[in-house]
Parts: sequence; structure tokens; C-alpha cells
Amino acid sequence: MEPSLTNNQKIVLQALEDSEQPLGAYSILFNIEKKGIKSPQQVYRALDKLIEIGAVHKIESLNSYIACKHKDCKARESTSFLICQECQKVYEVLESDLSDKFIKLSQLSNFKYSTHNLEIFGICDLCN
Amino acid sequence: MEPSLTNNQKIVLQALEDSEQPLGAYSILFNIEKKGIKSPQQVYRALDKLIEIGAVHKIESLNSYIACKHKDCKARESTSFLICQECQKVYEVLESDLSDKFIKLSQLSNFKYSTHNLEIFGICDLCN
DNA sequence: CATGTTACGTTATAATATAACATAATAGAT
DNA sequence: ATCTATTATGTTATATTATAACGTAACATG
Repeated sequence: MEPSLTNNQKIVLQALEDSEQPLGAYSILFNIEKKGIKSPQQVYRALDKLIEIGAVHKIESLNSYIACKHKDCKARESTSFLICQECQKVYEVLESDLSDKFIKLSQLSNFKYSTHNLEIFGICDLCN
Repeated sequence: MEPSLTNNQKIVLQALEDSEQPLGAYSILFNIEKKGIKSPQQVYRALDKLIEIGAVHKIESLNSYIACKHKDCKARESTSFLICQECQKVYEVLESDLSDKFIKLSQLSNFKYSTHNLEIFGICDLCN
């Protein structure tokens, strides 16, 4: 079932979809103030929900957020990104066997894998 | 050559070494106030340097810092961690072929790998 | 010992994120 | 249809994390 978004959630998601780069919460706020969003809370609350349903991901090392380009993204918790240090664009990696690799890696330390966050920095195809 | 630490840097590093869990900058500050460290700046400056020389790593998703347990750690930029969701302890992964894997993964997208940050969450051996 | 570099101390402020509380909208169950 | 529980909203205040800016001190080295 499609989770129907509220107005605020749509506005925040749209702002992220319109952006080539990840946006910080206050950047988003600035962008959508003209649409009636007035406080950080409104942004963070929308983000929380959007992240929960997998429509948005957080880039931890940038304290920024991106809209997920994949329908029904399974990356609610585990995410993997390529982050271009030149143009700031973020590409999500969907290699489904990544988790498997990390599970195996974890097992070497008797560690029970649950989720992961992978951020790879470098130069993207376009900037090369 | 061993980079000799200043007094403040030693104090901050010691605080991290004394801790089982990663510490936030203000946590560190609180811990070492009795040693004469009075401002966030002093902590952040020490952290900057310690990170630069590989003696400390930042856990991005926790906005926290840990002392590196390995002599002359090469992980100045790329880091990989197992983070226990039960006891909060962080274990650094040193699998040297991880970077190689990420280089290959990046190449699939014509992305030129530079560094990475991997955070795996789960339950550690001791908490199992 | 003159000089450039690195560290320090201090105050202020920026940037990111959450708490708390009252109100409104909504979706099911009866 | 309406009661009720849940979820979302608006708003103000505040917590948490991180940097800017500026003057001074320590220190290496030419």
C-alpha cells in the first residue's frame, strides 16, 4: 500500500527532488518558506516520516538529506552512497549483495549484523 | 616520525582512551574540565589534530569520537566500524581489502574512489 | 634573535536537531 | 454519525554540535 503523504511531507520531498545535491534541513526550510513552512520542526518532522518510509535518506557525514530515486526503496535503514567531492552529487548504490558482504565481514568478529551506512567519496563519472 | 602531542591533545586523547564508548565533543569537555580545558574550541582543535594524525576517528552517524587502538593507524580518512547497538562499543575493522572492494564497486559506476566511511550496526560478541 | 608557523585562550555565534504543549485533522471501530 | 485513538500540525523555546574571529604565547629553524 502506498503511504499517502501529507502536504508538508510532499513539500519537503519536492524540495529534495528538485535538488541535484543533498540538502540540509535548514536549506530545505529556506527553500520552502514561501510555501508556508515556518519552522525547523515542520521540516524535521516531515523528514522523519519520509525517511521512515524510505522516500528520503540521510547522508550522515554531511548532515544532509536526499530524495530516493527508487520506487519503494528498501533502504529504510541500510544505505550505501557514492558522493562526488567535485559536484556534490550523491548516487545511491543498490548492490543487493553488499549487505551479504557486510554480514560476512561482521561474522569475522562474531558481530551480528543489523544495518549499515556506507559512504564512498570520490569523483563521479561526469566530473572525471 | 612520532608526532609529539601537546598537552591539550594528550588530555583529549586520554579522555577518549579511558572511555569504552565513543564520546561527543561536549562529553569530552565535561570530562576534562577539571584539567583546565574550558571551551569547546580547545576540544575541537585537539580533535582536529588527533584525527589528522590518525589517533582519533569520528563516528559520523553518532557525532562522536573514539581513540584508535592501532599504532600508526592508516585510517586517516577511510574508516570502517562495527557499532554495537546494545553496549555502544565501537570496533574498528581493519580488513585491508575493504578499500579494494569499494574501489571495484565504485568502478561499476565509473566513479573514482577516494575514501570511504563504513558504519555497520548490530550486536557485538559480548552482548550476544 | 628574528621570523614564520603552530598552538592556546577566550568570547561570540553559527548550524543542526529536539522538547514541549496546545490544537487540528484523520481513520477506524461501535 | 460519532466517539476515540492516533497521527499531523503550528509555535515557541531550547538543546546539541561545531566554527569564526581575534589577540597572545610557544616553538622550531634559518
